[in-house]
Amino acid sequence: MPETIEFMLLDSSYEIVGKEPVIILWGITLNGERVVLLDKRFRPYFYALISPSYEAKAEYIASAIKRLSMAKSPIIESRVVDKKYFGRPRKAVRVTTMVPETVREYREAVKKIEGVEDSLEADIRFAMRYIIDKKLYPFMAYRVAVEETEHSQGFRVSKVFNIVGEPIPIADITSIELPEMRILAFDIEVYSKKGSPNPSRDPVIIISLKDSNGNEKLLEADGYNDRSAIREFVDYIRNFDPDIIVGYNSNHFDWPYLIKRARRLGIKLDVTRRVGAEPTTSVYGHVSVQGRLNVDLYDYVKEMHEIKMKTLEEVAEYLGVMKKSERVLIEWWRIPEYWDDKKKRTVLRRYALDDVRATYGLAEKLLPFAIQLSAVTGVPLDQVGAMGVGFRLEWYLIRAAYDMNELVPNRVKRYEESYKGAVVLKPLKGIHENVVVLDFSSMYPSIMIKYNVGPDTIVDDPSECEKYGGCYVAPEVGHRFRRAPPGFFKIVLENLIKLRKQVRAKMKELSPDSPEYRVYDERQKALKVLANASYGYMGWTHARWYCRRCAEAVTAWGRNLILTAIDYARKLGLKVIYGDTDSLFVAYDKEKVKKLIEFVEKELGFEIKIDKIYRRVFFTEAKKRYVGLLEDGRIDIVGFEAVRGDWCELAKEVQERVAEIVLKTGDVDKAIEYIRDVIRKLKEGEIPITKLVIWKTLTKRIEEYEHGAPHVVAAKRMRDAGYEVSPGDKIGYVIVKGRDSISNRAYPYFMVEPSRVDIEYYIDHQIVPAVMRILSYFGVTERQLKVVSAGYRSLFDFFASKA
DNA sequence: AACCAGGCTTC
DNA sequence: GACGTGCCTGGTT
Repeated sequence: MPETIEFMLLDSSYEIVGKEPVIILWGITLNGERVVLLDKRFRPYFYALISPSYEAKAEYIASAIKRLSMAKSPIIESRVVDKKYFGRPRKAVRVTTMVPETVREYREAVKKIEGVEDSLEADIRFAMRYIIDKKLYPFMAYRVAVEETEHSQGFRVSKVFNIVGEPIPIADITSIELPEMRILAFDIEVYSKKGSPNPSRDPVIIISLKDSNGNEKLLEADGYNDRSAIREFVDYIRNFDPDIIVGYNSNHFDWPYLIKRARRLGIKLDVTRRVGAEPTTSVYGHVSVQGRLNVDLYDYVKEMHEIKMKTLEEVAEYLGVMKKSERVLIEWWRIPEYWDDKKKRTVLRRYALDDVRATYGLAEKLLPFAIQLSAVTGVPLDQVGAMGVGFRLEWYLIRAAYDMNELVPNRVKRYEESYKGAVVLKPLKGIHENVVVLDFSSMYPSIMIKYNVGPDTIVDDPSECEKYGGCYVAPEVGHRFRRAPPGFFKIVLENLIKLRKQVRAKMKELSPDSPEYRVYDERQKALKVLANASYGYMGWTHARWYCRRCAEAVTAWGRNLILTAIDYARKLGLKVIYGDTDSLFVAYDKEKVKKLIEFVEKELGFEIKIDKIYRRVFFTEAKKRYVGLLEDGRIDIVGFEAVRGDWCELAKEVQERVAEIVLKTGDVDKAIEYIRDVIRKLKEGEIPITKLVIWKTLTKRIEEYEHGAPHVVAAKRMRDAGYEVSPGDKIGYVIVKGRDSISNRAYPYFMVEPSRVDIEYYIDHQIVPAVMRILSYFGVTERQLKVVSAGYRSLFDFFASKA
């Protein structure tokens, strides 16, 4: 019997039943039931674009296409339709068939027919095609006529329905009470004495879990046998039945490891909502757990440029989830030691628990944004994080194109063609006091809108400009864009901005601590991210709407803009310290800065605003590297070794400390003294070898390397010693004493006696370069660091004496 | 000195 | 599973 249900969409997939495709929508009804909705009526299709000169023969071409029909997947329909392509009216044939996989075959055959310029939209995956065409978005609620089926059909949900009507949206995301979702965070610890863990050898010793019901659990291996732990993991998921599973780097570590480990042990990783389906690595490198949304939080952290160190503990600290000082920390290569010693196991347990708590905490911080990103782009939550920014925008554009009756261009192979980018000023080196950082808001999108930039608005023949009421001409490069009518990107961008304004207007009516406010805030951020991706997208060779000249024009206008602003700033008498792309560092003179902002807004027609103020900021001669002291006393390190993972712990620690001493106290002597003390300790063997290990990832097989970089040589040594080494493994090495090249003196850290370590190497190639990056500016020489002698007084005195 | 290749998260 | 890039290092020529 037909009935009507209201549900929130989680995900879509499809299966072939008999010979027919069935769309599967995974959802939660508004009263909290997990359901599957099947649509057996939808069919895959694509378009054959007719060459302009063959438009009169369109019907004939449609029948020719129909004759290609194969029995295994017949062509159900071949119909001439009016579409647009890059803004121009075009005729196309819409070709509908039965089996999604055969679309690819038909695409090739159709392309060969005379009068067919190209096959289009044949590579849009069937499950996505359905939600695009039906205008369905994840985390939105719909009402639809359905019929309940009698059997579960192997779906682990409370009810399975056949869709018989058309889903219609029932409400805006925040105006109704959406069902609550069950969330599970998990993390695994692996026992690996020999470099990177290897699933065919190393057991999973702890699986830590935390769920949205407040349960926390540690599943432990029985000694070195992880069979029961993995089985209990499967049981936990099946019992708790999460809608969302989160982890940290889980798409690239935890899940692949568990999948391989389970296979090795002959255990079925039966954790999905589809009987018989196990988790698999799928598009965009995400791990698909059918019926559940598997989210790797690291995907979102990666994109947060303000966070330099992306380790779980650093990120948790930065986001206020968990303080490093209040949790257990164990260097991961020491995990075996904590497992082998039963007394230390308690500490390891606590570490595993802290990790999963931190992961769950991150989910609370990051999921609201991820959910909005999914809701705005229409891409299911498990994929949207794993895909790059370019793909997210592209799915948004595909939906926009569908609404505008525009055909989606194909992704085509192109050769890389680079173009000139942004302006980066050479910094004024040294310490500057009271510096304001000004940022253009959404500089590139603003340029694209203002000058109507896009692949469909670019004008090749200058004489055509008059047809469009003139053209905007980009400086330096001379590319022309019609003034009117607005193109695809301008329409999409203006719409994104309009939507964002609406969201922000709604926020003004709400209390900042209401849940709705949070939802809107994340939504406006998602809209902003998409707008900001539009320029980079046009310059991306794999983009469907690729337009190199467009990207080139945008950066040319950008350079022009910032250079004009700098010019004006200097005319005002403002000291310009540094500038990069859309940001300007100037000595903070309130009145003059106000005038500069007014000039940019009134005369240039762009928005610029104060981003931050540094009490002190230090530059070397290098671009994109600086250390700043913020007004609240925090130190901002950008670009330096201290924030890179491929330097030894000691070098990073020392550089950070030196930066802090110099900025906070200005006392170079103190910094020198500190370094000398570190060098002394190093020479006297007081520094543990673990602080000297340099970690680098092997990105390909050892044989594929042309030159033996140190980590490659170390990896080779590991392999020779019988350890399995494969791409993706992190190699930890130290340099030992000797006359040979550095590479040839690189050994896996665990194969080296501390006495063999080449202390001189660490002084000359790690500590000294790291600190000299900062101290050479103050006239400090390498020798001063290594030799005991009288130092300077304060560096402020030092400059005073120079002046 | 000029150039190239490789890295930049997770246990 | 990658919008772009820059910048550094170690190694080779």
